[in-house]
Amino acid sequence: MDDDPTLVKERRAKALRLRAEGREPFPWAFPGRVPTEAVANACKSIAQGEADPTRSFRVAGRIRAVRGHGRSAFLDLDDLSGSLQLYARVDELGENGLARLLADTDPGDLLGADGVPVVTRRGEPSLRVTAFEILAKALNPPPEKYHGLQDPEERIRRRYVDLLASPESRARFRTRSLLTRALRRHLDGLGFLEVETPTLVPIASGAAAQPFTTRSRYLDRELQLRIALELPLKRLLVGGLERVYEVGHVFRNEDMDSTHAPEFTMMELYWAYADYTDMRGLLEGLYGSLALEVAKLLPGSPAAQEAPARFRAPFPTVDFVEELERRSGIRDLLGKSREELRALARSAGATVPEDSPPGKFLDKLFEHYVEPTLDRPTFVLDFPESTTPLAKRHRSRPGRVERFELFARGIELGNAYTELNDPDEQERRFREQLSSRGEDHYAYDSDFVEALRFGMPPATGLGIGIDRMVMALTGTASIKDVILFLPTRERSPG
RNA sequence: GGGCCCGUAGCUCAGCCCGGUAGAGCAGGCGGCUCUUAACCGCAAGGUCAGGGGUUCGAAUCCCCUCGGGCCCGCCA
Repeated sequence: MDDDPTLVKERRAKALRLRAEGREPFPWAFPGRVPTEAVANACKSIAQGEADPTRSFRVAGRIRAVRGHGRSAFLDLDDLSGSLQLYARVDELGENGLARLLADTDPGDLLGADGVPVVTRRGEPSLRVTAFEILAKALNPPPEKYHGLQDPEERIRRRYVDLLASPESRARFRTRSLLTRALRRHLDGLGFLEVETPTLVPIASGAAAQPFTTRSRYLDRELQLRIALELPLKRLLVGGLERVYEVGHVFRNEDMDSTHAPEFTMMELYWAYADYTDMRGLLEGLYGSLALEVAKLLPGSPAAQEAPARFRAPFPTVDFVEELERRSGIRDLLGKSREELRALARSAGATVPEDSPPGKFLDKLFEHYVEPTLDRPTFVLDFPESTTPLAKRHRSRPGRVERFELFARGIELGNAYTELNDPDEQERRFREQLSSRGEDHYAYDSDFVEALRFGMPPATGLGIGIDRMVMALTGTASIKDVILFLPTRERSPG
């Protein structure tokens, strides 16, 4: 092969030698194997320096380190449940067996072993090996055992190497998976129906973002990848499904950074006959239960320590306008002209196109003055109408819409509206969006307006970026550390 | 888009300011060691210094371009 000329060759030669000797380097199965955790548990009732020869265990995993001692050897074996020390001696394996173990295996190989639980004189729970079998020979050497894979680029391009070298990375992605499962369980328990709606759509709408485009040969038309889940789910409310949610990927053809990925996971939920106040209660319950889940999944971690306390309901609320006025010292925000708002936004460091709608400047001011101050989970209520074209106007506060966002640690953890269900109003707002200049707009989805004409029940809707939710609950700084595989540029030559 | 930083052995890093022909640890090879845990001791091996161009007697090192990546700012949800 044209990759590493020495290490890979040596390892491949070992595999071929094993096969020549009648021992398959890539066998088919290893039945009866238990997690290494089971051995560690069995060791809890064994005194230091003692063994329990009445019990025997079969484990399998990846060799992380080998410490040979001539007539004995210690190996560290990793599996998903943790890590276990194997203690191999000539007494059990014979001269030949031990020599073979040391000669045939390398760090990175998958190894199966039978043995009895033993706690070493130094107190390490171990398995004293009576038999072993190579389960898959690793031709490529693993990263350095102590530092692991440090290069952030390599960790993304070859996530499997990051995972196999880093128990922390495995734990983080396992936590993500189980948190998503807990979220589903919570919503299912409230009577919501999980649905799947199309990824390929004629017009990507429901948010303001650049879509990816593709093409159907059969339909002979351009299709786009969805940028939001909102409009199909609301059609389902029209259809009478009443309580629905979807967890799925959305695609936005924009820049990548530590909080934005081109393909990410969104959860959107729609609830008929309820409003955004009901939704606040749902969200408090949801995050409360997810925080308890984190405490179970990452015991001993800083995230587990603080999550349950941070996310204890009720979460405080602030009013968008009052809080912005309080933090910025600006008075009578809603009475300001667009030009005045633009000047204020500019003095706060934002450079927004001059012809932006006034809501754009209010958003920027809020981001600058308020968001960084929202550390513990806080609901921001009743956004100015101009910031939010698609929410229902407030039932009693002129100039406001019924919308809240939930923030914690400066990260947005949820965005909810009392949904607009007046078809004529919806049509008017789509048209206003199309005529606004300079900005991304919501694409006009005429079939959606048509759907609303059949009558959508009053309803509240919620969107949560699952990736950011996992970041906030686990204390992870970059979105790239909670997404398994990301698109990358082509590798540089050499 | 602007600024700063990084790319050296499979992996983790030093060397770069101040130019003299590449260095350590881990992993791998050989030898030793029956309680180690980043095991230890000895010997030998391992390199397109991201790629290209320039300056120079001589470039990993200085200059320019390109590629890939990171952080900050801007833009974007």
